[in-house]
Amino acid sequence: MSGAEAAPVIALFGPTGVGKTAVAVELADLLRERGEDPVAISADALQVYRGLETLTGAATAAERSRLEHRLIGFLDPSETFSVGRFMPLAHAEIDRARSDGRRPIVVGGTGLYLRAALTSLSLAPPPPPELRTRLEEAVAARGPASLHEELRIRAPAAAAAIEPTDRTRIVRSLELLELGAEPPATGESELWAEDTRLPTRLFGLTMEREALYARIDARADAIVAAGGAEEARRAEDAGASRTARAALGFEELLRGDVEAMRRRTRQYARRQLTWMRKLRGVTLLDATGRSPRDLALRIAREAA
RNA sequence: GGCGAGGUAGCUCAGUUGGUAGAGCACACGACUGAAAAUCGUGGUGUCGCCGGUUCGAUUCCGGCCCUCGCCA
Repeated sequence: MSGAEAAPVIALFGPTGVGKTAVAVELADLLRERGEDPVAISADALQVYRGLETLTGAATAAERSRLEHRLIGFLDPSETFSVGRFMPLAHAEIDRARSDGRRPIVVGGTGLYLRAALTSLSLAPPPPPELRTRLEEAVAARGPASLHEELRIRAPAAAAAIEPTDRTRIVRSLELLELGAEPPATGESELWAEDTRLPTRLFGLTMEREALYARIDARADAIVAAGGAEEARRAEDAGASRTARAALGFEELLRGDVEAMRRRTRQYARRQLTWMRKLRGVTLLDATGRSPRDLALRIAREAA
């Protein structure tokens, strides 16, 4: 459309604890100084939940007063969420920002959601609840290997791409077969394509491992101090969905195990870094010992 | 001090009828299409408490010592 004149979308990816939000907020100040009107659009699978903002480390009220954040805290924890629900919302937010003459800053944590926000993934049909339940019961009763064998007979290519132990993907593939759709096979992924839906400048924040872990540990303590456990308790009592319960620290804080929360957060951060290394067209910035302002200056300069 | 149990990977432990050892977790790396903060794959990272003896060879057998835990003094 008017892509020729519109400034590129800025995307900011990085592991938990690296300080993405702080950088986004500083970046917003810099962009405003030069006459732009930025909005942050979150690409995060858990910060969508209302009432779990502390636990999930969503932008605080103070941060949000300095930079408007979209797709944060809008969903009741009793609802399940998915990339399929996220993608259209993200695209709509990005498009609306642009048509309003605003600069979208996509800030994320969840690798798959970031890709969904920036590209158009051709997603297969959603899971019908009863079918999903039936397949899950089958895995529980017969074991994943047995269903994997069934998948191998019905769709060899799809089975070859999935480990016989990977319950989640076995269920999903069988589900798609039942729906008459093609389950994903190896090598057909558009996940890692370099092209984006709109012109985009992608930045990835990295940090030396030791420093990152120290920040993650401090972050866990801060979340506990700010009432993260109480948030989990309340959501639990109100009937938290399976996807909401997946939040780092949700189960752990319900049983008072902060160390387990720290550990799981570190493991997640590593997976995010693995994802980031594979991301194409990303400009990596080492945030070790650098202030959010410093990083934001660098990004603002490159994302003109 | 006596008796008993035990010292093996970062942690909890298994094991070797004598041929220098392996599980879970942690950790490192990777995969990833409607659960993705999910799910899964690969990798052992080690003076087998210390010193000596027997032996071709000792983490394993023998002796001594040190440490931990328990019971009794």
